[in-house]
Amino acid sequence: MRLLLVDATACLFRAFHAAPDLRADDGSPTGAVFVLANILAKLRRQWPAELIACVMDAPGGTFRHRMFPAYKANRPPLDEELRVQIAPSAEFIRASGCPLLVISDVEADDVIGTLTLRAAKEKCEVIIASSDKDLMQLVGDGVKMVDGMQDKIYDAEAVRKKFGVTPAQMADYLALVGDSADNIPGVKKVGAKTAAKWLNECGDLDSILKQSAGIRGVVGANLRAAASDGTLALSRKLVELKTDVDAGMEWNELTPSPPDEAKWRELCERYNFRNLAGAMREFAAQKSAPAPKAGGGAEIVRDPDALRRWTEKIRAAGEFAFDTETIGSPAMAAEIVGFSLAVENESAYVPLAHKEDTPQIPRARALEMMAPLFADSGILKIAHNAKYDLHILANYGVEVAGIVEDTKVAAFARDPGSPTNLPSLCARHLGAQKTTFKELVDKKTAANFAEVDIARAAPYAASDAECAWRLRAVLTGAMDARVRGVYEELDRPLVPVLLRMERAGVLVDAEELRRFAADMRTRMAQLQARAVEIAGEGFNLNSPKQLAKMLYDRGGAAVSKKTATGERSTDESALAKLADDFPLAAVALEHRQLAKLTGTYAEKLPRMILAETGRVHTDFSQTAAVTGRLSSSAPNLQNIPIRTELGRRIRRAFSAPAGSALISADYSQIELRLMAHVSGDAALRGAFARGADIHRQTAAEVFGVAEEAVSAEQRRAAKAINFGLMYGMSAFGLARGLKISQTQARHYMDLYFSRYPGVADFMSRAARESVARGFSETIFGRRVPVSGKGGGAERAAINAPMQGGAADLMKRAMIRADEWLRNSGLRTRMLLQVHDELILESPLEEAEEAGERLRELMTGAAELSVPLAVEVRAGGNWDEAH
DNA sequence: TGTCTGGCGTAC
DNA sequence: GACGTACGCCAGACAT
Repeated sequence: MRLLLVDATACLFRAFHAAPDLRADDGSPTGAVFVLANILAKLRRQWPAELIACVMDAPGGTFRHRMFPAYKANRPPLDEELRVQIAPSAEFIRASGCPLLVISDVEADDVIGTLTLRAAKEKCEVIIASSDKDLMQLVGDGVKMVDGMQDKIYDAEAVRKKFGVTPAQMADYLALVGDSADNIPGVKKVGAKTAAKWLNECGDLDSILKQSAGIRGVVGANLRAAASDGTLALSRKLVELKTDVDAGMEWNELTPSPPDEAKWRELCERYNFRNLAGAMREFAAQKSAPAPKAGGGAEIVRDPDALRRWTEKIRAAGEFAFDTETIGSPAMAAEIVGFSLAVENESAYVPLAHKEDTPQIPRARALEMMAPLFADSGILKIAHNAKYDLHILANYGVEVAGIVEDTKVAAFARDPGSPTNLPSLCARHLGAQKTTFKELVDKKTAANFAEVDIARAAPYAASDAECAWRLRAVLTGAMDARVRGVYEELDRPLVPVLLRMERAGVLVDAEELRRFAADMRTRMAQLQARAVEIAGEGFNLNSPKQLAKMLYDRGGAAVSKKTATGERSTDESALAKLADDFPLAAVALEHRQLAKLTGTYAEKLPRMILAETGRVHTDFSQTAAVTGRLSSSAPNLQNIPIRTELGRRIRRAFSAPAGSALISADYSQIELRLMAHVSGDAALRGAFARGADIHRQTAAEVFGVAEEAVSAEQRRAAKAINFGLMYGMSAFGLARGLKISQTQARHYMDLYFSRYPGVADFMSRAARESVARGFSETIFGRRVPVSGKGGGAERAAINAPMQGGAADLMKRAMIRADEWLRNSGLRTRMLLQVHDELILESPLEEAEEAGERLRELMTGAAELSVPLAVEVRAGGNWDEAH
């Protein structure tokens, strides 16, 4: 039996501050109501419960105000925009079928306290949804608290971790610390640290008071004063929950009813909500059985016969979830220690190489038994972050065919702004709390997974596979049709493509980079010595703080710019301004560039070469950039220098092996073309249709001259405008970029928008609509969250359709290119993607054909209202090819 | 010794 | 405050 208690007042308050600016037709605000309704739907999905109560504060004062007239006196009056949303919220709660309790003279906290105690007596599990820390005192056996917004689950241990005291000590803790928002006085100068320390030493408030004579210093005096004048006793009484509230309700009245669909629709209509129908369907579909703890009943598979039973079970089911446990890194060099399997509600862990003297199936034998299942395209595989597990299997020659559902990638397609790690998704969608990897493997207990006892490893590992299984149903089950398209047609099929690219790796000339690094180190040493000479004392040129001291304090340079925290900036633009007058600034500038190139690239890349392949293998992530772009790490191969000559020496080290060439294929002006497409602006579309130099064309339009008459300066300005457009640039930004006055920049922008009115329209529309509904959408249907309201949110909303749309387009091209390469019999391989560029490695005799075919494939990736153009080049290294 | 934050700089 | 999306280096503060 489970009771779900929702502190609707606290949730509404939180919802209000996170809500998009939604309005009913009469202009009244409704964003918080919308968010609250969604929180409620989510809570009920996460915590299926037989009993539910939503509790709201009643209007008017409470017994606490009688006890202490100044109670909550510091609170600013309730925001009118929030106040008018209370009644509609109550209507939605009632329509959803949740019992709603509003009891006067007490707070929602007291009602929740009363019901919690009652439930605990009857051995009923309680989930409290609130963000109010006062309620932490209720947490304990069978009582958990969740934060509706943050997806954090608090049990007794979590409370201890956060506050340093047990839930039973929370009331004493709150009394000592006080609360300025509620105007609870507490003890002066006693904060979280001191209160926790005292309570840990003494146990409770009474014992602290008994020993208060021995507490020295101002805090001791403050404590004794608060004890003798009664403020401490008052504080304690105010924070204590009243647990004998007459709720006027029988236990069985807390059973949720089916939602009142007609009422719900009417409310959605009245408040202009279009996307709440799904939430209601969830209410209707509530199942009441709480989920069993994941991994708890996992079988430990120790012999081939037991594994055989599992392979048969999987064949019968036609699908299974799996997860590998490994030691070592990176993925391509990691070794498998065991793997887990899940089908329906059953799970198993198969230990292979734990350092333990108990029976384990030999690694080769177990993988041999599993290989036919992985190779069978008729069997669906499910994994969380599948690319990693596919690497591990590939390390042992196990190939995987058919569809691999990836719960990380699916979660990202649905909600790119939220965490996609397994524990977060479990908490959020399954209401299950998982042991973290760190709790299992940490210095004290086990150095790596192979040293973890199989008995402890099994439930953990199996729960990963089990969660992946269950998440797959939740995540892919109720997917919006457009989002499903993005997941099934782009993100999911891209996983094996990225796997192959990562495994191919890229050849990097380590010797060349080492020579370069050595030269740079010599030069850097000279610069460092020169800097010390100028400054007249030793200091570290690498330290912005020390450099600022030498430059501004000792050197007397004028400060042109401050950092985010108010420090005097020493960034490139600040140093450049000083370089002519202050030799130290010039020295620092050069040193910076060399330090960057050396530390980040020239010395790093050779160390990243994998011994087994002699090549560098990056890790592409599909779930890191909210816009749907890929990211690259360990090492990041998407930010290899190109701008400066010195930087290009790094790029030159990326080479093709003898007999092959690198092919680089670049989408030309992809984001600007997408801007032309989505905005429908006739002039911009026309410019691309003519195939002209787009910046020259823009300059001609903006400055009203013939194309041939455009000056270099005019073209540069137009290029900066085109570039800034996609980022929702301001006149300030353009002025800074072009080093012109803000007035002049404003003038250019006005001219631009008068020549391209469709673009201006699109930008204001995209900003307004996306901010209102909370997300932008790409032409492929990918949703990109837009959070908050300010200018930053608007700019992100403008940028997302272009950046995200370009990412979608490139993904489609990559999937098709991979398919073509695998079917063509060519030995050409795709190695890297840098947002609008693909890098292939191709045997010389194939290179020309491959490049041409690649161009066709990329230009044909989508039918837009403007043509797509791709520049293809080949060369012995990346610099030549680009 | 490890972890986190700030400042900075590379890419598209 | 002012131009979007990333990753990662080094210094320095702080906890262990």
